[in-house]
Amino acid sequence: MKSEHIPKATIARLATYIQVLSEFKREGTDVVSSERLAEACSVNSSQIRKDLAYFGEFGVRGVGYYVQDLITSIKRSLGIDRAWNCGLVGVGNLGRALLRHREFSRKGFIIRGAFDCDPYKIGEIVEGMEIVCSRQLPAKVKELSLEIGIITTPPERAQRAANYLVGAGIKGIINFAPSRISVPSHILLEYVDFFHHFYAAAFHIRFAEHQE
Amino acid sequence: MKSEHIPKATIARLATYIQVLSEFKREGTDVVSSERLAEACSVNSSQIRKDLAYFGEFGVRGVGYYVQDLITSIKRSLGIDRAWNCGLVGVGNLGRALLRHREFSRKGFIIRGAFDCDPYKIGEIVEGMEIVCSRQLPAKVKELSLEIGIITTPPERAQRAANYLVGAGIKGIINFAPSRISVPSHILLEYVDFFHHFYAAAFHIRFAEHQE
DNA sequence: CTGTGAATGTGAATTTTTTAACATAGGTTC
DNA sequence: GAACCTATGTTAAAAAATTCACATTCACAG
Repeated sequence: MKSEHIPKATIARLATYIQVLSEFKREGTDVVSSERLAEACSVNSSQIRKDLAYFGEFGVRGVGYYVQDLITSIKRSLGIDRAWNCGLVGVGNLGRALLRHREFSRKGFIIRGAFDCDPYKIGEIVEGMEIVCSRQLPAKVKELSLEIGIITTPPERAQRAANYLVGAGIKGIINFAPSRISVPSHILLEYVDFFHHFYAAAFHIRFAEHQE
Repeated sequence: MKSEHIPKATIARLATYIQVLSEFKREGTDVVSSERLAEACSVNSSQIRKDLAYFGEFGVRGVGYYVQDLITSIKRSLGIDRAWNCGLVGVGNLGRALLRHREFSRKGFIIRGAFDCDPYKIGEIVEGMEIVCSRQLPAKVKELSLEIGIITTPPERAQRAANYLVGAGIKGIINFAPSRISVPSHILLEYVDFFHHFYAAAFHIRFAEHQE
């Protein structure tokens, strides 16, 4: 099939597939059917086949999918078959947590630079990385080939951080700050806000109570 | 309108609306039209009106929405007009970061208990909270009226953490661990995985390059 | 107190996403 | 090497979400 526009939901599910497939691999399962994978991911099996069809044909008819091959194929499809250099702007509580989070490098997103505009923080070493002044972003983005910017500033400084990053030639921004920002259309922008999961929880729990 | 089934996407957008409305409020804006709110949130204005219609009528025809009133209404609709007691299981890197994250209590999700099964961690004080053995969950859930469980264990221990929480009578679980878990159908379950935002970034950036 | 303007709330149309159904093709057996 | 079995890839149908379009209703002016 190999289509142009891929739903956001598909990308999110592919992440789940990789997760579950990795578990299968660890368990020693070599081949898996869309049916079995679907069950483990709590989705419909044609959903899986559809999602994969956006990128190509990865299975063997009558057999299923070779677990390792499928992991590799999905990773290649997503563009995570190589490392991505990231820069983090805003070394507060959340920023520090992300800098310490092992999963980043494990998943191929290498945080190579940490930036802040607070003179008390500049020069400090966090996780073996020196905090650098945000004004040095243009130089550092080039020097370290940073492609993705991670914003973990307070909300009121998120836009400025974005401006710095865009000016420095970054390609994409992941905004963890609880505020909307605007960037030129050629810059990829993603908002991370896990509180909506908590809101959903609150809503559904209260709704269930109300039903009783 | 006041409908039964509310799309997950609607909940996520309501979170955005609250965020943007709060900014409007801070700026001193009292009244806002769906058009203006939509622009600030990068969505369609009927989307906003539709989303709100699931819960009731909050606007004034010919005028718009009173910012403060709308914030209050959305919060009440979501069930976040009161505090929710949470317990966190798994005090590793991520767990500690969440315990330190001020935003939780600010948003009304109060982490009242921290649990771990590692004897070296038990008794340690993090952010003024003593880490308690996971086996004490049943007692603590009752004592502290915990309703939401946050799982931040390594993936291989997430299911056991979930079992403890369910056994202790928790109502909902937010799973930050990168693994699928199964719980009885009456327990609300949400997965948090911000890496899919990074995957989406990687994918779109590479796709854009490929286009050139 | 009636007319006007403006923006909501909603039903209908459109688009998108998901699910179902099945023809197709790879592997396996005889 | 032909027949059968199985699970994919894909097309068609169904469901869901989004957007459009407008009738409705409120505030305000004359």
